[in-house]
Amino acid sequence: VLAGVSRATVSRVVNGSPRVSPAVRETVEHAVAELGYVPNLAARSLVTQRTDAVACVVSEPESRIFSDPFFGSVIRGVSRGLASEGLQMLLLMVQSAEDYPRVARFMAGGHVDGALMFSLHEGDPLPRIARDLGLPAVFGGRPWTTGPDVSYVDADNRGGGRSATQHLIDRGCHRIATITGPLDHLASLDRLAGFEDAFADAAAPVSPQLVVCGDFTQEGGQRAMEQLLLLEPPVDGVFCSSDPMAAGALRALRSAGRKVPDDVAVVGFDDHEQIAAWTDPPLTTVHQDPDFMGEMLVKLLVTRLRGEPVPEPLVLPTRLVVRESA
Amino acid sequence: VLAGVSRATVSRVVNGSPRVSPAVRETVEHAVAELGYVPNLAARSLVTQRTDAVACVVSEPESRIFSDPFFGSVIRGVSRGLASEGLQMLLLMVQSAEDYPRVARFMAGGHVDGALMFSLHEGDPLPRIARDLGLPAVFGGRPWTTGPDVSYVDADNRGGGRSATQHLIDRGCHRIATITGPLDHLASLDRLAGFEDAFADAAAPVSPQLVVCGDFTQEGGQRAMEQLLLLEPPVDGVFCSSDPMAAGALRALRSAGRKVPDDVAVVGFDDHEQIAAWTDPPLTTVHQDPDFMGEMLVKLLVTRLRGEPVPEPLVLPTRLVVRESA
DNA sequence: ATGAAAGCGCTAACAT
DNA sequence: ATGTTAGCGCTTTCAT
Repeated sequence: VLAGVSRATVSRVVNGSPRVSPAVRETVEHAVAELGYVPNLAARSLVTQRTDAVACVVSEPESRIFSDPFFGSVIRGVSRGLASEGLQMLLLMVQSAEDYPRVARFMAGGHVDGALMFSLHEGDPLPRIARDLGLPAVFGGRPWTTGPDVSYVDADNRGGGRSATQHLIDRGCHRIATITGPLDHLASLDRLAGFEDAFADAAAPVSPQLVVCGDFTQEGGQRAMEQLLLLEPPVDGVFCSSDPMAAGALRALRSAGRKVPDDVAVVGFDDHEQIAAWTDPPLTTVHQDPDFMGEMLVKLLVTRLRGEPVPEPLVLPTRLVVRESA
Repeated sequence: VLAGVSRATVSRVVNGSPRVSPAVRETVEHAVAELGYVPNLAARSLVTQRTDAVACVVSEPESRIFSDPFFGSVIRGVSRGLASEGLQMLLLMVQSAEDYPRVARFMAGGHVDGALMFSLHEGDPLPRIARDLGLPAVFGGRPWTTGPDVSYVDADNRGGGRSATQHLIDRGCHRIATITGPLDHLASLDRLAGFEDAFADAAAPVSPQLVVCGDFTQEGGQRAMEQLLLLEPPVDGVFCSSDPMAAGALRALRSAGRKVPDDVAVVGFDDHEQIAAWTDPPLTTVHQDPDFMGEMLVKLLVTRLRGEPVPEPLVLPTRLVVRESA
């Protein structure tokens, strides 16, 4: 404005419009650098109705966000994806019920162009909020309420649970248990359904006492395994719905003096490098690719941001990686 | 605007001004709920110059953010603190050098009232950016360049390193090594300085080959310990600058058949519940309180936000927790 | 190619 | 107690 030109011209320069002479562009760029001028994005988004930022909402009351490497990987993927689109990622955490209003207000306030939401529990108000706001949203993990216009990316949890259990059956286990994740979590339910599928395939019944509920943490897995160790006749195979829980189970088994996989075979779910390859013995587990999942989430969100037709949900394949624990 | 009143009145109602009659307030609130009206925060902040949001920038190229529980705890503390102040936390991650411009633009764009910055490495441009912008900032961990107007909260890393090492000396270790964190990290340097302090106290020299560099990860700790195991005469005590590294060191020692603490005593740093109490044997380690640190960071930032005089830097105490590994 | 002017949605000072 | 008005900093027609 002070380099002898009008605001409009400055705006054109900053936004790289072609309708400006190289000479003036030069001058303005100099002035901008000189004065340390920075456009006020709030003002810009007020008129453009865009913010070039997207919210990444993790709804995890017990802050598994930082303890479970799964989130880290997904978020890394998201982060990379958004960066390559020139979008800024805003990570919002919902740790307790009181946080919902603030997060809702934030998203309603036009601070972001869209939202990515993870780890929704049953009855989570976030999907409703996004829908009511008309805010483009993509879910990480199939949400509890789906519809024709909801986009999500999920792993094939059911298929993974099935092949894990199948593997235990194939290797000759007769008393197979499972340690599930929290049951208000669809991924947990799907993995459990896969467990049941494998039994159905084998025309065998699932004994209710062989299904115990964990919470995706190592501690939870250890506690659940200790509980299973009380059973008679003894369990000889366990499918754990997450690698951290499998690590906890291995620990419990070691304390109890059981040999893995000879006395008890253990299968996990996730195939985190940080865990699976490091346990003793190395973990047989279901592989998924959270990093890729993050990138796909971004891809879907970007197509929605462009106003293109709502893309089909994506279900990413999982596969069993056999190591030594089963 | 459409409930028979003017925009100004609506604004007053929404912002809870006392100068409005209960009757009208009622009407307006109804209309607001009816239409699902939500104030545009971008417009508001354009005029108020406030956003009620603060950025929480984690500058960690190797995304230790999710693998090291330290960050999780600090961020939980920050999150709680900000929530109680009615501020929204925006977590921004700087994963690679290309991310700086975007993050800088974001902060310059007036999206936040202030910033919290963590885990700054040597030469990190973030402090400069914040200063040039005049954006109130508080650092988690002493930044490389301090001055009269920089606020930070740090743990007493040096004191912790010293008492950890002192403990090893006291228990009779003669060949004491240390596994440091990345050396472009002031916390690593401080802990190392504490290590050296303890030697100075004992009027003993520090042998350069007994100082090996890790990277704060379990893998790094394991590799470093393997390196130390090659030394003659054998090491009988190790101070590890983080709990994950200590866990890696314990693993390496177990593989090598060394007994802890009898053959080699191990001390960590952090005292993460998730690690320290779970290792085998339980870890003797330096306790710090990242959760509290997060809350203090918020406290300092809030006083700066209010325009009050720049508060003194805070150095939080650390203390050795003796368990079984040393 | 550039400037003038309107307007994005809100708040605040002023007027009633 | 409520309405009117100006203006936050930017982008964008529309003139020139």
